[in-house]
Amino acid sequence: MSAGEAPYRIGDVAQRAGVTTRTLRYYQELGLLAPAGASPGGSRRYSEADVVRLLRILELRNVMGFDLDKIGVILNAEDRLTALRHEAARGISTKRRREMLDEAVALNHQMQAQVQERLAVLEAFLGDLEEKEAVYRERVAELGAVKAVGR
Amino acid sequence: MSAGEAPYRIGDVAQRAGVTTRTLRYYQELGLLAPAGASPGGSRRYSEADVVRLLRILELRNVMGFDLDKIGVILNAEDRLTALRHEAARGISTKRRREMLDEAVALNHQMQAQVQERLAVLEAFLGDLEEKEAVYRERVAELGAVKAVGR
DNA sequence: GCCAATGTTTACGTCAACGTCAAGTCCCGG
DNA sequence: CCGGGACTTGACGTTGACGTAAACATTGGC
Repeated sequence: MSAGEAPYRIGDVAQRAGVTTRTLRYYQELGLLAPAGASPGGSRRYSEADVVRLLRILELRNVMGFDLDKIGVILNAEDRLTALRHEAARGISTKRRREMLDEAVALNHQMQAQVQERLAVLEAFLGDLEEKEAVYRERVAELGAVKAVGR
Repeated sequence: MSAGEAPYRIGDVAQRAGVTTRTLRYYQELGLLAPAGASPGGSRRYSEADVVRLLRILELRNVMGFDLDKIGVILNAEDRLTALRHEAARGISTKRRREMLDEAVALNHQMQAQVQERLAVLEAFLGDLEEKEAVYRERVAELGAVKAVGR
């Protein structure tokens, strides 16, 4: 793992991600994001991977509108999958491995479906907006015509 | 306006939209959705247009994640535009009309940009999901291979 | 005209996701 | 080694979007 580097202070991480330090502490409290390390005195020190994880959380929150509990479930599932691949996963049967993978695939499909649905609705919404814009432009044109006549 | 028909009771509207009656009263309190009419005794009676408006509100809330204040701003702008087109808009100068239309177009563009951004992020997200799915499937295949060897 | 279902207003409760002190501790450039 | 800024752990406050309960009024089918 290239010697657990965790150089970033909470304030810097917060600023980079566009949130406050309170948010980071809150996410830690919920078990969503624990800093990879600490300073000698006990201050939080975040790794690059932590930052990536944070951005992931914010993406799920902002783009998908998931609540933090659901985000926790998703991240936990992925974490277990990652752990499964690396060391310390010897005592796990092939059957159990398959179960976990199947579970992950199911969750993945569920999310894909939700994203697809959202995409469809958003595209329809965009269509509405464009239609309305056209109407507005036409009305502006009418105004111009009237003005031209009135001149 | 084809004789203001407002036949729907609050409970029916709520059920159709998948919300509670409390939500409808709350939206009225915020000035988002006032029923088109009332029964002799004072019960709310909603029109078909009201239902459409409600669905619009819910779409903006669920799909775009806007808060109810912002939704109010959007709906108000549209309402003023609609009013502008119909009767009782005589005392409004061409200049003012043009201003309002320009404002509406600006708001429209703003929202289009937001939707575009959301679409882009969602598509990227979907790509990630598909990629992960492929990885999962590969790992399942590896498991199968191991199992075949182990047999 | 009755009465169960549905509606009305008023008001307090709740829950997530933080915001905001307070009172102390840590970090690090000069 | 020292001082101002950043960080720590509590703890309580806030805000949006409703939920819920009480006490009473309306509605509409029989």
